[in-house]
Amino acid sequence: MNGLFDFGSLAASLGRALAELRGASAAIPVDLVVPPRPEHGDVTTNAALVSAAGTGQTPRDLAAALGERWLAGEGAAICTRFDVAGPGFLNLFLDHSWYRGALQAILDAGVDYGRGVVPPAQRRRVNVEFVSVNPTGPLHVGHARYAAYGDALCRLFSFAGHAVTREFYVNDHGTQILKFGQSLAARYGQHLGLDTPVPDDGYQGDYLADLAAELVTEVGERYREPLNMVVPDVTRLEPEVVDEFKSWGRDRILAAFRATLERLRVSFDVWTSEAGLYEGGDLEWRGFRGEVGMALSQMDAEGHLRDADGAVWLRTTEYGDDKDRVLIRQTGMPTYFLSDIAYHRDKMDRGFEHLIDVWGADHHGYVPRMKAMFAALPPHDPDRLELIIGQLVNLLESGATKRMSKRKGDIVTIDDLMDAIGVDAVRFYMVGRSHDSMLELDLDLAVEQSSKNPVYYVQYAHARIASILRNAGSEGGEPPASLPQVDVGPHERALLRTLARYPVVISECVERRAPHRLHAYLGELAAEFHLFYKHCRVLSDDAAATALRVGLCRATKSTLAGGLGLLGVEAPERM
RNA sequence: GCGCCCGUAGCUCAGCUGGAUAGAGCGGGGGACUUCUAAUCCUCAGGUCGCAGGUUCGAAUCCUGCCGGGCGCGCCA
Repeated sequence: MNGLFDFGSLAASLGRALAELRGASAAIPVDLVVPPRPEHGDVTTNAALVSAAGTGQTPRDLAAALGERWLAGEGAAICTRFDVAGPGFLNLFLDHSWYRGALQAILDAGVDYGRGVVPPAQRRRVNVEFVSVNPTGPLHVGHARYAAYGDALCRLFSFAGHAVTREFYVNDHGTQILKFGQSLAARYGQHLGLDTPVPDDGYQGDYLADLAAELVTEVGERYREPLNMVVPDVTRLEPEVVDEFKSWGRDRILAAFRATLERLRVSFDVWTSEAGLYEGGDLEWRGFRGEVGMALSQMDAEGHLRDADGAVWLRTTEYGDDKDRVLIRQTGMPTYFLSDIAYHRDKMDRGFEHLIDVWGADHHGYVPRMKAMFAALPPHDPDRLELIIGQLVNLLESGATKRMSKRKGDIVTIDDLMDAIGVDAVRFYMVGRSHDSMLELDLDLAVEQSSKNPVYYVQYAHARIASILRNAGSEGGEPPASLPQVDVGPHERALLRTLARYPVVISECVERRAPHRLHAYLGELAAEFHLFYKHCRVLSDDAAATALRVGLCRATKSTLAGGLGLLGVEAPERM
């Protein structure tokens, strides 16, 4: 018996046969699909259509030759016959032995089924940075998409064989955090009865008033005097005082982030502070220390910097950007871009072979300068930085687009959404669409239809199987050492074909950075199971049939649980 | 004006590195529980794949140009 029991290895086997026919030294990639119509076989490939050009053979002749060759070789034990159809499709009819072998292989693999699909030579140490929301206000539903997407991507990468580090970049340096600190100071002053309005361009949200109240409880009137001196204009506060508000507020907000993300089942290995990039280190460049000083020194040494208009610029145009970019303003203040350079340099220094940043579409204009920066800095390989741009979430309320503004405090938080429809529904919903498409979230509809969320369809299949296995008693325990040599019926075969695709689905999700494909697959697998359940009695007097079907249940259950787990969704034993 | 993303069923969206008769969920019509979980299943209706050219044996998929929508185009982040 050979090991051609999932679509990946099956396709590879056909690729080897095709390569032999073509006189090629390495296997030719072959695409294998389940045809929509059963008379077109169990699996089908267009390999002959794709590769007939230049052989002097018609696609149909090549398909026939491929079929014969494969059937005489590696396919002998698992394939009964083939058809050549249409312009040159090769339709394969697989034997019962293939189906039993596939089931046994899945049962043997257990929770590891589909693991490690990335070939060892292609595995990388990958850093994935996502969410990275400014610590100036609560996480809202727009952020939930990137949290769910990024987390699913990390789980998939890890499962497939990459070594993944999940990272959150904290923008606690610069203008926005300054406004945040001032706004918090203003709210604090108000709690002490001072006339300190939140600045016009500050953060107006109620959450800051709540934070200020906590701060009063914690420190009492410690900052009354410095505030009293600047009433009513908090922007005139001494920087050292604002820093205290900034850092206290940042820590509170970050704690809230962690709590929300934990509830959403999203975790990070590393939290990097932007402000921290400016601290420490011996190297200094015009007063800049830390990672930033090191980055500046290096760029200067390599001739990438220029002074103009009182500012310091990076020559990004030499690497494809449409204009050079300012790193240090006329005022002497660094730009966000400078921080980002130091940050990404640091990530490379930490030994990652591949960096991924997941950004919202509102930052896509930033991509050219990032790629330029990456080309300018060692190892001068822009391909090692991958910027995944996710489209935004269009929030609808009462049928109209709702614009959220963190500064105005007009937001719907992730916690609000989780309260309303539950964590599983949020996670599943947020990875249900391609990251290239805008995601529409109708709040009223989401709440009203939460019980119809497709996640329950998938979970129900899992719970249903759990129930059957409970009823099976001892037979539901350990999988049998070997399956009975019974014929495999049409619904059982359909379910097995779907199960056999799982490793390929994982592979595609990773290659295309597309967790939504797993979302779609799980829906298909659940549907296939429900159909099987409808037509095939699992527990019966027929011991052989029962053994096969219990095995099928076990395999489906573990695959559903594994797939849901990769999306951060629970697989309940009962519903 | 330039750049990125999108345009597929009434709605929300898959399918896009070219393949056989374009799919799913929701919504609408009609059915199925004395049997392992009906949060299920079956069935019907519903389509100029934005428009127009091009490439080829074959285009929702690739190319060009339009049209429509989203997001950007700071010494903000």
